[in-house]
Amino acid sequence: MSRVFALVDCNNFYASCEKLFRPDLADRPVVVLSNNDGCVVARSKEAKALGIKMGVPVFQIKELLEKNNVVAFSSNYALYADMSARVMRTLEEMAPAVEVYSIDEAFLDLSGVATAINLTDFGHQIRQRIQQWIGIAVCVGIAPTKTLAKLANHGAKSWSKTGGVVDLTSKERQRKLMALLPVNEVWGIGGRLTKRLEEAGIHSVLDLADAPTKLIRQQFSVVVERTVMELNGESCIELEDIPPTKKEIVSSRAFGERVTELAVMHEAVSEYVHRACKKLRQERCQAKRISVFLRTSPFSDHQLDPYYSNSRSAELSYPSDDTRDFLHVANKLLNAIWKDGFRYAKAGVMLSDFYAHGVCQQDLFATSDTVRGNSALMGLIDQINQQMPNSLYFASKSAKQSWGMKRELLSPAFTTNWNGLPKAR
DNA sequence: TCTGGGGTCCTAGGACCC
DNA sequence: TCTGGGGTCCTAGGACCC
Repeated sequence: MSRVFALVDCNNFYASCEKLFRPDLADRPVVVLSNNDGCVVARSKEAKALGIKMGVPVFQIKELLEKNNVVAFSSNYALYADMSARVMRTLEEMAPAVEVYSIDEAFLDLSGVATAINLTDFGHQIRQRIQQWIGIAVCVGIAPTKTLAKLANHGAKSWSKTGGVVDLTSKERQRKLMALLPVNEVWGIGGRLTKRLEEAGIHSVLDLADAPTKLIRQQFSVVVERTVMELNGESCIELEDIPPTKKEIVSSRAFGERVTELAVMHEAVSEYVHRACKKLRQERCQAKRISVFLRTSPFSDHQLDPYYSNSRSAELSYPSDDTRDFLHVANKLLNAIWKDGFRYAKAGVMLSDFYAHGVCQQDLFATSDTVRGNSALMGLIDQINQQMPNSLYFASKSAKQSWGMKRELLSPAFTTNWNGLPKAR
């Protein structure tokens, strides 16, 4: 049976979520900012029309924002995650298999559906239902491979006359669209590869599709070779409807203010250890390796503000999910890489080398307590913090955080907190 | 003055072993 | 004087994604 994938992608997702609860902003340009209100991470269509680019630092476009009355929001992940869950639930009701690919995108497996219903019609049904039930606009791309479905979605987004749905099951339509698009629009082809491909005379997506796979494998990699096969309608990347277990967990933040003192850095790193370990327990995993990293700003003038970046990792003698085990090691790692005299902009912690509970080979001298960790205690702490956020923490983490992030333009938690419920007037 | 956060996969090269 | 070769495992770094 030939495969059919759909990619459903929400339009301007974060900006759409903000607008949904602020009907007064319907036609206004809206942007959503990254943590620390640092750069633009989402733009409404009015903001895109002003030429505001994805990822630009806010301070560079301050005047443009003011002149055009652009409304800016700090990112409100609680809101976006909740809206995302509603969209995904709706998709799961409509399609036999769904892979949640990111907060605003999902792949659907429509392989069985194609015989029963016209695919373009089905795409429009999806759009209508999500618009009506949740209030978010989506576009739908349909094709025999995930890479082509991505491209079809890009087409649906770019040309309004498609009505937001592009079915690319026919070879002719595939080639027609590929001839129109530059190679950097392909899923998996980023900036570096685009440059190298162009040097090799490959400019359009069609150029890439028609390139000999042997040559591509030689000069680039198996990854690019797979992409070429997918562009030719040969499905190599399967739908992952069951999320694979994580292989690493990262917790890191850029600081609201530069950090120059070791004691303050210890506070921050402790906080990241807490967060990472909490995620680890939610994954029902144990980890053996932890690494700590820090860096100054890569953007500043290094004559005035010298650059320094370092990381170091270590292994516990047994896998654990107990915050205290990792705090102890993280403190030592931080001391080893810390250097006085720098203005640190960011730090973080990474957990890796995961084991399911009880799987790891125990060493001969492990006592039952070290092996068990103290998961009952950690579970209790997670539970209490769930009900009363941040009410319990270890002494290494301070309650007052001068290095914490800036979120000055935050919208209310409209859907996840009673105090944030929108008021009808 | 001010530039996000969290992931995955692949590959090259070093360490180690026989 | 002359100092191997091949396999595996691990890690760091580079590339990509949203």
